[in-house]
Amino acid sequence: MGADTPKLCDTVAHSPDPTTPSSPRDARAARSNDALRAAFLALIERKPLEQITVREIAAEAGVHYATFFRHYAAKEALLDDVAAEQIGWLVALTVPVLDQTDRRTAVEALCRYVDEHRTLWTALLRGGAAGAMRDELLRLSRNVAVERAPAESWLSLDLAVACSVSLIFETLAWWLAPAHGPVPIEQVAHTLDRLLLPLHAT
Amino acid sequence: MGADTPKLCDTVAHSPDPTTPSSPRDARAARSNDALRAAFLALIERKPLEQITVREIAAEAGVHYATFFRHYAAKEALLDDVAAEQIGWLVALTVPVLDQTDRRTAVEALCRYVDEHRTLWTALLRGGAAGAMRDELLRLSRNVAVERAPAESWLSLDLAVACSVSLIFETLAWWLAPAHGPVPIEQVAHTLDRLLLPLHAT
Amino acid sequence: MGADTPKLCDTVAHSPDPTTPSSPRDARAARSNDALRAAFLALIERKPLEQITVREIAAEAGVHYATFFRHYAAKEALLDDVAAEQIGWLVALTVPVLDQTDRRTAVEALCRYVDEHRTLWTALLRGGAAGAMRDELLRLSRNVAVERAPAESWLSLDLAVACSVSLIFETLAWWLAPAHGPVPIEQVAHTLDRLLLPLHAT
Amino acid sequence: MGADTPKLCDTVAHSPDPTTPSSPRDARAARSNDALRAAFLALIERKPLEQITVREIAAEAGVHYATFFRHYAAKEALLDDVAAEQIGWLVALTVPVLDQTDRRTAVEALCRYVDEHRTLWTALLRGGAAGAMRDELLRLSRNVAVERAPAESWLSLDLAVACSVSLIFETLAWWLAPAHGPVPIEQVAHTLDRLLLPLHAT
DNA sequence: CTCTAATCGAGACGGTACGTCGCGTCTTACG
DNA sequence: CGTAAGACGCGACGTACCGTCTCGATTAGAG
Repeated sequence: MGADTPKLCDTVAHSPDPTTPSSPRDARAARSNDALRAAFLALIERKPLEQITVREIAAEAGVHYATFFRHYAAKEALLDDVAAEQIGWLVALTVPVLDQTDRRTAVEALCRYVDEHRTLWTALLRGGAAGAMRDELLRLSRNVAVERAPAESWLSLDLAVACSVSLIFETLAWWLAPAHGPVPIEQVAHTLDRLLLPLHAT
Repeated sequence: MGADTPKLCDTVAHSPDPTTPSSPRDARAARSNDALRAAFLALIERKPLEQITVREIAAEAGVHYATFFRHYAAKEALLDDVAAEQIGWLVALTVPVLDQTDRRTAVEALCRYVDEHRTLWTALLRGGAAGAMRDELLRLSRNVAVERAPAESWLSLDLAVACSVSLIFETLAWWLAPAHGPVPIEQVAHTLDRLLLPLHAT
Repeated sequence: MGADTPKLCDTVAHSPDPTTPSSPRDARAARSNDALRAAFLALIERKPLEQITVREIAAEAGVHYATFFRHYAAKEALLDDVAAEQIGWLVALTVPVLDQTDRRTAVEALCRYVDEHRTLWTALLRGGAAGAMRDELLRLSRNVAVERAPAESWLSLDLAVACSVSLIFETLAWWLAPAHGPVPIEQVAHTLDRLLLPLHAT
Repeated sequence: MGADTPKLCDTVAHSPDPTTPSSPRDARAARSNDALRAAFLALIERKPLEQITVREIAAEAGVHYATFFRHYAAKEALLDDVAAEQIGWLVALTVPVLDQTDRRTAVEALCRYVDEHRTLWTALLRGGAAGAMRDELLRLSRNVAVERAPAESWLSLDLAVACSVSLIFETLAWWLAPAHGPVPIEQVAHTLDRLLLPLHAT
């Protein structure tokens, strides 16, 4: 995802309150919006993001093509809207992982969070938006990482963040794959913790 | 990248000989082909793959639009053609990394290889084709990994391959970034070796 | 203008009284209506009819878009409403011109009438609605002409009406043009009378 | 037709040779162009210009929608292309009418010309493009009139041109109407000559 | 040193998706 | 009831890029 692509919400401290309905004026608007988001999630499980057309989303949502643009400027914006809050949470949970102290606990919290929204995250990480999600995750993590005082490390900060995000991403994506039997959270957390180990060694 | 996307060369044992001239028929054809490849590499350094149009490539190559299709079925095929050989080599060098024995040596060989084709790999890993390259690298590595007797490990093979490829990919991409001063090969190899450590621990 | 285009009022004997308030129910309605008419007149002086959008009219009138449709089915209907009365009068004054007797007097009356509503007629004849006005004038004139006993003439009635209307229309439009200095009514009447001469010769 | 509308060819002395095919490169292009012109003429006989959509023209021509724009920038441009040459001729024949000498001969020539292209002119003058044609005819006539030394007249030049064009237009349109039996050229010429009489009187 | 066939430039074409605009209808809530 | 506010279905708009396709013109490499 290039520099000129619409970005996911820039704030990690995004209001998690369920009071996001800034303007619940018209019931129809809400219905259309819901339909679009549902349609998008349904499609993203089936094909990569760039192969999904706005027309498909609109058709799947039972909504007129032009109506899509009354809600989102592009399908990337819809992805943002769908994923922004979740991503914000995930990044907030991901950052402490970079710290040495209590990494295991942070990792477990992260896994538990993903598990609680398993369906959505399966769509996001294993569907066609995976690439965009990885990029976005990396971008937000980097933002956060530079703000926090980067602990002295044997690794460049940039590389450390990139590797952390990649390992987390790959592990979660693997976890959410239906190919193997269900893996308990504790095991995933353990695995991830172990994978991240060398990143924080002195 | 989905299942219906054109693939890079499917063989790892792809002939690495410099005798790739599949059709050395006409000198004109060879000239056009070279121009197209050069133009593509020039463009991919500047913008993401999906923003590059066939018309742009042709214009940059000083070649007529339709001529492009006399050489490649799509721009992805051109990417394949440009990257296939390199990718084949890289995978061949990447696979032994999965083995326990002599990982450090393998890692160094890998780094040295990339360093010897620094310009090309910079374009491939940091340009607009990065996503496609990562996917392709992963795919080929997986193919190879399942063929080789997978050493018993505390990690799922799938996850191990995914993490290895990701770490290698991120490290190389970071290495090729112009943001920081030149990093000597030995240091990169050391870093990579250390990052890969937990993947092969008992 | 085709057969399926909204028509100006079909009656020439349209009540010319200033008591057009078809629905003097609500004071607000009247205010909206006035605002719409004024806005329309203001716009038609500036650009052709087909380039004026309902949204523009509503905005210019300081009225909500949907409100427009509570008053008029389309912008053509508004044109009708604005022009119908005037057109009715004009046609009523135009018809006697077709007669041989006392044409000069009729022509003068016609000119005087237009002069008395100079601003409005300038908008109607020289603004973007000119084409529609010409068509409508012709249509109504023809209706009237066939009803009146058509005096025997060397000209086909259809052609005579068309030419009369055209000459009147062109002369008035020229008269109302700001390009040349003010022309006295008598001179215009004289010109028009002379132009119409051959239409009524034996 | 406003000031920002595509104009018909500005030259009256437009090359009347049948060698208009400036670039007969591709036979397909010529075929598409012919189909578009024919489709346009077919449609313009049935409905007003502004009700004809580009999509209709393309469909009628059996040509893809986008192909239309490879030939014309808008449907008005197609009208231009269809009518430009004819209009050029007509104006060239119309201008001498403004002269006093030999007006009758000029009028006859004009009528004969229209008669020779009766089908086309019927479409142009009585179809949906009538308004545009009138405007264009007027515009070109005015251009020509100001260039020629305007004979001293009791009429403003502007008004004289407007009235001449209107009378010619209405007469031709009436002549081409199927409502009445065929009228011989001589009679039309005579009528027109007589109608134009007062315009050139001293 | 031809001559024949591959390759090229030029560009029209059908096709699909894009994003915009204006229309007229509708819902909702207010006064 | 009339209004403001605005979402919605509809459908035309004009654009962009795709990949296919005729056309000659040229030019390389085989005879």
